[in-house]
Amino acid sequence: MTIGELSKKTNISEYTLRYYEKKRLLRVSRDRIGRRCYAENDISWIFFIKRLKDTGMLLKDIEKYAELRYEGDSTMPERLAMLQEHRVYILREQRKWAEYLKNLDSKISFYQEEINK
Amino acid sequence: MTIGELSKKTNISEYTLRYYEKKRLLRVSRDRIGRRCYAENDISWIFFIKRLKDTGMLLKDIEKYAELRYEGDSTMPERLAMLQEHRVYILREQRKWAEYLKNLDSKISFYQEEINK
DNA sequence: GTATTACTTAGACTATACTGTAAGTCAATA
DNA sequence: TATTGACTTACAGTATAGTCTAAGTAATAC
Repeated sequence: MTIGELSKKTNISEYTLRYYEKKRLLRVSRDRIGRRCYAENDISWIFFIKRLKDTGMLLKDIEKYAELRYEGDSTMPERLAMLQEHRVYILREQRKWAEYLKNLDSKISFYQEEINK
Repeated sequence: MTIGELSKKTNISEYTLRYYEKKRLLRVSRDRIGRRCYAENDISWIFFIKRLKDTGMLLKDIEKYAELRYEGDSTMPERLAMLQEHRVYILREQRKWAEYLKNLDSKISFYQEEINK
């Protein structure tokens, strides 16, 4: 699969795919004339990267995860530990959002009362 | 209150306070020799800005809110509308985090099974 | 055989949100 | 009076995460 095809399938720009490669999130083999060729399972890997990123993991931490992943199955315990740590982060985020929603709702109520006075 | 005092009370650096002022989030009066002097209620305003920022509102949107706020009570309906819109955003974020937690949990389960095989 | 398209690289540019520096002012204190 | 410390300004620098450009190559399409 070429970079253009992968870009369409994942909805991630070619620029970004190359950028991720430079940042070592992605390891890509080349064809005979030096063009990137991606494997099918790179798609799910990229979606996984996307999820980690969207849930606030920094690229440099994703890079660490990627390095372990490319090292093979022996690094599973380490990867598991990283995910468990990230899980704690997500739980904290959830609590944060719940609290802010409560806050915002009381602000909204206040405004509504003020306006209807 | 001087900028140094406000900085300590809000735990926001003087740099940032000046930056917020330049970005029109904050309007500050000056003393006789040109130094910033803040009012007591600037503290709660800053904490509110902090909350909006922490919940993903961009400074340029917070600036819009600030402008309305400094315009006076007549802009309450507009501010309310902004907060209600932001509420929808927060609800969407909450759903996102819940979904990602579910995803992550199944990934974690998978790893745990693999490791214990 | 040339035009088009898809690719390559390095490196410059962008946006957001700060963060820090340099040079100078002012008022209170030793 | 001289120094200290908190303040002022404009502007440069940083980090993160892209986003784009310029110059060039290779394979295919007409």
